[in-house]
Amino acid sequence: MKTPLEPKYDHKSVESNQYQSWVDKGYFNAGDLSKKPFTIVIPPPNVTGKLHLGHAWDTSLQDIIARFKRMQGFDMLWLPGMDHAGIATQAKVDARLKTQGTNRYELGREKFLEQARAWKEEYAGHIRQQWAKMGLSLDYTRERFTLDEGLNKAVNRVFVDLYNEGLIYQGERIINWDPLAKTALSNIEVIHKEVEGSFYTFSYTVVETGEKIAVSTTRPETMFGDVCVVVHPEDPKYTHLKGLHVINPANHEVLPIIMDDYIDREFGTGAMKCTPAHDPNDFALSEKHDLPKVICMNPDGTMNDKAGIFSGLDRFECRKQLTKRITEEGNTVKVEKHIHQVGHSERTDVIVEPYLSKQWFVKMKPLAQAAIDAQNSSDKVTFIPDRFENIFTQWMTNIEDWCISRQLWWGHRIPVWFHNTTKEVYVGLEAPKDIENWTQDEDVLDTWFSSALWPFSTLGWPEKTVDLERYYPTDVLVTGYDIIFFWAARMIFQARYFTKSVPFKDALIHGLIRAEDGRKMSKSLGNGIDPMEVIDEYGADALRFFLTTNSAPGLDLRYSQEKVEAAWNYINKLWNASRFVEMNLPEGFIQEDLKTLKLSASDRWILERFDATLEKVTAANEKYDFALAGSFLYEFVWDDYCSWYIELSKSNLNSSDPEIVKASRNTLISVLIGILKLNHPTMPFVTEKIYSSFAEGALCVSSWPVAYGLHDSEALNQMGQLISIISQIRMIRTEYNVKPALPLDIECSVNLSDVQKESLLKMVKTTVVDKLSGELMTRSILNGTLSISLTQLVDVEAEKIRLSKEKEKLASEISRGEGMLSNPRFTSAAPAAKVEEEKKKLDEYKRQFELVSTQLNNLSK
RNA sequence: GGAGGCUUAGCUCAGCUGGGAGAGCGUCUGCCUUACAAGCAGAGGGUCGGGGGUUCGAGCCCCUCAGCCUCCACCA
Repeated sequence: MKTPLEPKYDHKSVESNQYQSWVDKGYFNAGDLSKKPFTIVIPPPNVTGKLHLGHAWDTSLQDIIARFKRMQGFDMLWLPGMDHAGIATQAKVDARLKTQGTNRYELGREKFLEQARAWKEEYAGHIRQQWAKMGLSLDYTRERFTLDEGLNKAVNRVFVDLYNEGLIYQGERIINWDPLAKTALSNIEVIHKEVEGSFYTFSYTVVETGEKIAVSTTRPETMFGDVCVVVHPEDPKYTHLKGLHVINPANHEVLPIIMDDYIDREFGTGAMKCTPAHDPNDFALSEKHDLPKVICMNPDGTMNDKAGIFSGLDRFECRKQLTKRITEEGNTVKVEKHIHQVGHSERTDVIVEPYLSKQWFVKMKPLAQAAIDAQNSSDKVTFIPDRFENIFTQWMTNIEDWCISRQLWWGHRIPVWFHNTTKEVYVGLEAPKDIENWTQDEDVLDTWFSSALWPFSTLGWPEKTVDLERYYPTDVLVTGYDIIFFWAARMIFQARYFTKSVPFKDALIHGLIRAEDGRKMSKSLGNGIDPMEVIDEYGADALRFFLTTNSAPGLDLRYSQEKVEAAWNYINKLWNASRFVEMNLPEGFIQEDLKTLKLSASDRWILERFDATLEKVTAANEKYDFALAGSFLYEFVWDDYCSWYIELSKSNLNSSDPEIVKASRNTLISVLIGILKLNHPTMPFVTEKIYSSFAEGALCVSSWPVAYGLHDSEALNQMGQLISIISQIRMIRTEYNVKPALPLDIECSVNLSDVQKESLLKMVKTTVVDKLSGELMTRSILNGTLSISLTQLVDVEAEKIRLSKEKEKLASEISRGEGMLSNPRFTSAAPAAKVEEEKKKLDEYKRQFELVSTQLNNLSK
């Protein structure tokens, strides 16, 4: 059912009611086995809140690819889903429980998980609504959630296999501890921030000799966990202390002095306190020297009973009070300001405590090495832009073991059971038979452990499903550079290990979206932009066009309301052009094959221009360079189609020859439909809407355009000529302030067709005459000249000045050209075509120079 | 301490393998021309961060300096 276009472009009315109909008709569902598959899995958003502009950008890019590939005839699968986001979601649910006056411990694990699942349902609903607003062509029949049963099977399978291969182990190590969330974190969940702290130097008394040595620390509270003082074995300051002891000024305990060349003699005092349970380096030293590991803090960041009277105090309060006491006892040498990097929890932003704890780890070296090696084979992930491959490789090369256990409830439970009496460890896909004798590990896995399996777990792995067979490996992953480490890299090594292939062939990496002030959008700065508000004001089409055509690959994008408005204006232009076409098609108009029609030069010209645009846009899309594709389209639609072709078509549409009218109408609509198709991936709503007023069926499942293939250079020439004349006349009118309404006569050195003459009359009120009289002003056009009688204009003096300037300019062009062409090194080294081009240009400049000179002479007589 | 990115028109940014600098917005001028005044037609505006080099030719390649930004990293 064709519906006429409203007189004004109203994005709200255009975008309402469209999405559900696409979904209901199943246009986005994959499964046409007659076509070649193309697969994208969505980076699953966290079920913690609203989608932000970064999501809007990321998903717009994917939707462009999906819609483009679908129109190109692929069996397009774009698989949607969401991530349970363990620590982030748990924090949100905890916060909600707090407002309800309860907490997770009161509820217990099962009740808490019910709450979390309810939370997930609620937010999943919000997210789907936002996807709908964005117009994303997702196949909801295959939607997945990282905690789905199927995905849980994949997670367990991976854990068990890696464990059996010795690639997962449990160990007591220094990990990053989040004292607020009370869980371990992996290295990349720690954000290092520069913090101004203090560098404390305390005086330690040597027990045997009574002398004092100075030892520095940034974290005095950990002194309750100190087990020794370490110095360099060849440091002359300390060699005599070998085998002696010092008194810890914090708790007055006697500590041995240890020698190790790990110590940097130049740093600080050259003597270091060693706290194995609270520092990874110290831990390594303690292993080497077989020292005890004393934990002096509780999991919540308060001091434990090792801290004596400070027991129960928060670690930072303890630091304050302890240093005060040491100073009172006369054992503080100095306290200096010290700027250093301090780890903060990515989620809770509290300072992370290096903490000795028993956790599960993935042994990374073998997995990482395999992934790196595979990048040298033909079966590799192609990063776009390619510099991101180096970032990936570098990270994989320096990678440490991955701490995967989290002391949370919301997540995949670790498939490990400990025997209640024998303490035997059981790791398996299923719980042990005599379950009453076993206790399952309390912890859950890092969220990214399940996300890492996303491209294949969502398609049914480890089962050999039809979907897995058909749609895996996926074709392209679209994500920001900020999560290459968190996610992309991990998918790559897990896919390598478990599926023996890449998880995706291409990795299209984009940047971050910044606020209008150039800073990162963040809640604390309050400079975030809600995509839904932008959509409300300008529409999803405008937002999508803005997001995908305003940045260079891999670089950040600054939000700009001005540019969203510019995008809206472009859509408005398209809308109005469509209305023009609609108004000029008679009731019951039926499109005919252009090849059978009497096409005018301008018809042929726009078809040629369309072909060129189609080729460029298709190529740019294939390379995922949507900014380039967008600018080609913008130029074609605004300049070629609207400014030139529609204007020129006005005389054809009024022609007395019905064949010309028919050809013009058919060209208008044919090219417009082509334009709608080329724009559809970027702005699906408005193009679908306009299409529906001209054609039956849905644009989103129509086919990508095919070139008209006229190859009519004659039409290009003729139109080039006409455009050049019109432009010159417009310039002359502006220069001499000749009213647009005032008719002009011109003489032209090249023959113009009647149609071209008509167009001149119509567009610039200019008549072509055989012979003008009086003094003439001559301007150069494409392959000739045009002349206007100066008496029609006003200012002869102004024309002399203009001509003199013109002459100077031409002279300098001529000398440039001659200089270049007389240089034998240029003529021999440059490509022949380039040399030829320069020769032609030089000849043309010379011809024009003669013309201008003569004219100037005539005027000066 | 490593690695990467950026520096181009008043502002925000493009510029693909080196072959005479572009867009949007803003500014100025003239137009209500029956698709669009959220528009049309023109105009002005840049020694492409500085310096060196390679080349017949550099915004683009190499070196160097400066400024800004980001990521990675266990110096007490």
